[in-house]
Amino acid sequence: MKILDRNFYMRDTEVVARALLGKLLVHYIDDHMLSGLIVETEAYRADDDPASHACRGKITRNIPMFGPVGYSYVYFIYGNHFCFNIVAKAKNQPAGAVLIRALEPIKGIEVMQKHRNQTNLSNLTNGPGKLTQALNISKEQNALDLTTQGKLYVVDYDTKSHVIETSCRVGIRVGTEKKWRFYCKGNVNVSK
DNA sequence: CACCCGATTATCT
DNA sequence: GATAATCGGGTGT
Repeated sequence: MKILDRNFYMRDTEVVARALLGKLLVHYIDDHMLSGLIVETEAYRADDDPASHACRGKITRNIPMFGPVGYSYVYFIYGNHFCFNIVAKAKNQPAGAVLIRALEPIKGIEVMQKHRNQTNLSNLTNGPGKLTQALNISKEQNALDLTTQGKLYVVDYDTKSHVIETSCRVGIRVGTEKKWRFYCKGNVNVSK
């Protein structure tokens, strides 16, 4: 299994969002490996995307979106939850990131159940706020390089093939017409 | 199952 | 003062 390199993320954001489906997100907590298959993503671009945090330029929060690809972008939302993104954009783009919206739990399931206070496997990582809670990802994991062998990275994980479905992004008020949400058809961990 | 709403804080108007 | 890339618990059908 190979860690995804910088070049993987250096393509149009929506292309990377699609390509991340079926890859494995890994986070080590106290020697426990927590991992999940990425089964749902959304692309957020730069000033051409009104729904993106980057659409009105650089501010303190979104600095990672304007930085090098392959880094994490974690932000706090609704006063309750963290959302985990991976910076991805073509070379000529100023900003962009892929929101990881759902995982299929693979390793460290008991630890994830503890973090979530929830035993139902299909309710562990089936949403952007749920998966960060399950993998214990918060502000401390913001702006980390995911292309090196640290505690947080993404690896190629060639298992069963999947059919990719496309739809409009959810939970936004503007830019709703762009079909930049991607998910593995039929997977029970895809958010509703 | 469907809707409705409160939590709780960074950011925007 | 309002809103947000969300979630879980409540009520009603």
